[in-house]
Amino acid sequence: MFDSSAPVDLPALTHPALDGLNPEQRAAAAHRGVPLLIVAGAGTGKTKTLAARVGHLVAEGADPNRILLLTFTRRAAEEMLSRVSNSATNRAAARVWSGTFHAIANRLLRQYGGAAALSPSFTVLDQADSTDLFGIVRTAEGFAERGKRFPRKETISAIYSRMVNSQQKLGTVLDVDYPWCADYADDLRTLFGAYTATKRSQQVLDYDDLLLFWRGLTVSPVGGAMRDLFDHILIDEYQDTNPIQADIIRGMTRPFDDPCPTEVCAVGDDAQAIYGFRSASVENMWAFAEHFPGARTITLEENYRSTSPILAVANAVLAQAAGPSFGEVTHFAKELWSTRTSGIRPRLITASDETDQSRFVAEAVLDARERGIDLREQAVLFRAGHHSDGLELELARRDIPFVKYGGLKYLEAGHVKDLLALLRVLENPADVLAWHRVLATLSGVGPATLRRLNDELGFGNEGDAPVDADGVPTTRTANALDRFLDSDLKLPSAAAEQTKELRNALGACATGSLRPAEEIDRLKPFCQLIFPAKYDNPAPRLADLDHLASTAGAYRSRDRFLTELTLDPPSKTSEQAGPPHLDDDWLTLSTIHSAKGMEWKSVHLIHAADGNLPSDMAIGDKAGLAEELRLLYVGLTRARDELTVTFPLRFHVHRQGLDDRHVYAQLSRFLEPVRPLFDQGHTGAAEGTVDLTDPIASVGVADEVDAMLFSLWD
DNA sequence: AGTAAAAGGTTTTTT
DNA sequence: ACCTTTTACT
Repeated sequence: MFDSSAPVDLPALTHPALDGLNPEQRAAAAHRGVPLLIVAGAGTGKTKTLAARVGHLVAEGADPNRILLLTFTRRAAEEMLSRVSNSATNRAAARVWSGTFHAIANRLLRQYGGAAALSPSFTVLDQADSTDLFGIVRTAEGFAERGKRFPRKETISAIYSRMVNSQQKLGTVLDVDYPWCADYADDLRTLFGAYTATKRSQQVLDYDDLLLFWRGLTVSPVGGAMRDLFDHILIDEYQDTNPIQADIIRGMTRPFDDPCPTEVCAVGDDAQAIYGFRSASVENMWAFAEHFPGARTITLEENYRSTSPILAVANAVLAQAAGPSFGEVTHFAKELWSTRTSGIRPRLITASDETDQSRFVAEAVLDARERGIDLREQAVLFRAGHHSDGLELELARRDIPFVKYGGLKYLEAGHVKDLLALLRVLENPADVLAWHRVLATLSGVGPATLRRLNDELGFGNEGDAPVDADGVPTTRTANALDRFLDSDLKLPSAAAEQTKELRNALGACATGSLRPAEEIDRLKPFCQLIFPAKYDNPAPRLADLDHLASTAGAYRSRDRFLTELTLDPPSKTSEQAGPPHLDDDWLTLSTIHSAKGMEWKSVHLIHAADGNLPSDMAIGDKAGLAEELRLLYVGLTRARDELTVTFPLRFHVHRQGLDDRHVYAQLSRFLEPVRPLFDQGHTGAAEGTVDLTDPIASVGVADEVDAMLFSLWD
């Protein structure tokens, strides 16, 4: 550890790119030389500072092509760069390499992946694809009749990903996080092996592979070339990076004793670390000075966002972290303060039940609007995606427009995946996963037929797929589309009409003369044919396809469209009433996770009941509880002027339909000690609370990655 | 043998 | 709402 309270010299820096920054922000933006860690509390102008730093670098003559800006979402990168271009350095910002770790990995691997025997045309599996692949592999391996229920494919995928990202042994992950699956350790080992083999033979990478291969390449013969790409690396939300990402940063950095070292600047707030479930590790931030010797730290503590009554609540909540119930929560002591001393006190509202809560929030939202706070300046935040279900109904009833972030996205809906599978088959006829999805939707096609078709299309499992010198799969699988169109395939007679339509549509699209949006239109009749049999509510699902076509309208090439969609999926949930027009006013509904980095004038935090926040799934261990505490902190600090926290005394556990049980709840344990800082009230019937460096051979990287993976489950 | 329909279960948060 | 297993039907 290092001393974060070391005095920081703050030279009187003047430069147009630094206008409007306070002394600490200015020092951070203008700092040169040794690695820099900016500890930036909530609302302390982190985005502004990072943007100013990029602007200042460019203004001082840095080549924007040689700056790498890693952010948590692409939206964050865009916002930052747009702020740069508003200042003196206008256009240069567009040439900065910016994006998420995964998107940058995708870009670098297409260029340097040859050193890992990776074809430049590899495809990326998103979370859902990877889960589907586990499903396919599982049936192929034939796990059944085991007395107990075999874990769901989502669970298998989650176990795998946790194991890889945290770099822990399978046994450890099972013991700690998935004790109810411990009986299946051997079967899981088999599955993981088959899963990896399938990915490799198909030239396909999952999200985790993108990071693993990037890291692998940094220690391969092309590592030096990759380290030479950038003079500056800036990383946002450093507290939410995982160990592999930390390795990547180190691997991409020319050390400080190099004649021309890479300048590293990481920004983060350990009080806002909320992605532990994804194996993010705050320790990256805590160990920054060990990973980057000589590092300097600058702390930003002046909050420009919230009024002090709101900050008082947030600080008091976070202060509980010192108590005995938690593990270590934060290392970097900071106390946010604000000059916005006036302002109304936050409200804490007890609602008698969920319906009451929804009604109250809807009215509070309308009331705020009457006081001049537009809907777009308000947000409703909650722990889990389904916590807004009731409220959504209430809002719809009152014609209050809203957009929901987080929760289930429309890309994850079955019917959208159906259509994307069709596009993927066209784009890459060797994409077995997409073929599976397409063929399985035909009536009369079950597991057995699927297996037969799989072989007949050339995806048989004898030996590895033949590859050419560049590692590209050769003819045998590449012409699966031709084989399908040639109609010498025997398909069930029940699917005769569907098959005919499918052949026509794919044939028309395969000519390559259509744009992505037109292809979607051409494929729609086929969907009309299969949706009624597959889904209970085909009409709205078909309507979604038009929505997708309009999204695709922005793209000229199918390839670009598909890649963008997997690496940077739209975060909005499909909205029933159609997307609001840009000039309309709408309310934001969001999970706290998805609200990270954002702010609103008025924030309504709902379902602040114990069991929901903290989630009763996280109550087991100290680390989990600490993360829930930080999550509440993140939620509270999104508010600028007004904060309303509500919780229902009674809510339904609508896990499974049958018994419509309701459960009595208490206020979140994190808020109970802080009650006096709120103006308290209750709705209708509620009264009080109820008790209750050696270069390795070129193919080595893939082998190395595989060997590492195997070591985790052997 | 193989598919479809019906019954029985289901641990948040997301790049 | 969706997935897995079981049962019934062709």
